[in-house]
Amino acid sequence: MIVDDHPVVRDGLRGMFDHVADIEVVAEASDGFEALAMARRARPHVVLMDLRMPGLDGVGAIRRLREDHPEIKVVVLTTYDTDADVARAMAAGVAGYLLKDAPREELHRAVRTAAAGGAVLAPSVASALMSRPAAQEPSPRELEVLRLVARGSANKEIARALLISETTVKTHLKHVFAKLGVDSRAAAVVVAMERGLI
Amino acid sequence: MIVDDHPVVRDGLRGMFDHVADIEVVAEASDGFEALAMARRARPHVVLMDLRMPGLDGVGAIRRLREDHPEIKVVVLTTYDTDADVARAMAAGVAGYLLKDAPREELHRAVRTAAAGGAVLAPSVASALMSRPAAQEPSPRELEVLRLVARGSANKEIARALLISETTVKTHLKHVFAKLGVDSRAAAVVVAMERGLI
DNA sequence: ACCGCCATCCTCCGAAAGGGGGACGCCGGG
DNA sequence: CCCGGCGTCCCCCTTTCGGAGGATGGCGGT
Repeated sequence: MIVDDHPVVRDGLRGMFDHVADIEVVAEASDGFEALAMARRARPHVVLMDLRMPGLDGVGAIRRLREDHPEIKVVVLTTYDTDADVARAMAAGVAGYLLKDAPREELHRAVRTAAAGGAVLAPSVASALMSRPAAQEPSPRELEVLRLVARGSANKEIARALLISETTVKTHLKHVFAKLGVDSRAAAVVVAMERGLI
Repeated sequence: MIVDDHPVVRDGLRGMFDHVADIEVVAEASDGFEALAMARRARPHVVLMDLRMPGLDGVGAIRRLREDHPEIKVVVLTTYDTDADVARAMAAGVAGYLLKDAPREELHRAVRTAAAGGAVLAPSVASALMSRPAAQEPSPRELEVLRLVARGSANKEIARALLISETTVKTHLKHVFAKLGVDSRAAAVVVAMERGLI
């Protein structure tokens, strides 16, 4: 099954599996909700899923898909390989993570491997997973503060908005800086955006 | 001609024009340089071009393509509709700007319209162009300062790096703030990233 | 010749930011 | 049961920001 909100990509994927004997495209969906409905009916062995979609996004769809049909293998196929995307997808239990610049052979191989119970990772994704043993995720509260920083709020404003003291805001930010490996709010915001945290 | 670095997208596009009588895909390219070479040989009437590509990117390719072959119409087909992308593409002289979530009929119509000398804009792109009469672009020097801010540099460091005085850095930033409609470096960085300026 | 944009420089100053400590209660896992 | 992570709060201190003025020269287009 193919899940992607871009008609172009769906067509391209279907075409890539058109003349492949052992792989059949049994369904298509353009967002997460449609994916859940189609999966119930079509019972695909493998789902190729985009992450960024309107409505229910990829990660949410994967989670619910795996609750309903644990036997279905999900391979993520997306343009991005930001830390947060990868991490959330892995946590949701995917069988693979490929980037959209992958050649058709790699897609074929990935679907077969996933169907056989194996795992597939794009090289850049694999290295991203390796090279962040110390990837400290900010806590929910810290992220809340960071999001307000990204909006240009001063510490005092953040304190008012979150009903905490300005000192606490500073403490949260201090921890955020340490976890993101930066030492200024501007840099913290950049790193957070790059990692898809905000 | 189709220019996109993702094999999936190229296949999807080719498939979409497969059974269309009056449109023929005469060439494909996976980056800007290849696009220039192929255009010279294939002489397409219309080029469907992605913007984000490795090597020579879309805007650069469009500029050079229009120097060499002013008669070729270029339609941008991309996932993003950030201000900077749109503005640079328009400045480079494109005949259209579509997003990748466009249905096939819209693509057909766009290619025909472009071939006939017309212009095509995705709705969201059109509104983006309308709703920014006061969209002040920072000057090159100001962007240079802004990029260093995004890396977490202090004004003093920026001054050293750019061989200017710290007060000048502040002045540049003051102008950047005004142009981006913010009043802190963190917010400035966010806006700049969203607009694709850095 | 003029005007607007850019880049560069300046002073003054209050308000932030950021680094260094330490402290407390809560909760959940080992 | 104790420890670690979390969220909350406090102190002190130095550096940095950012806002408010204004000023100079260069360059390109009209």
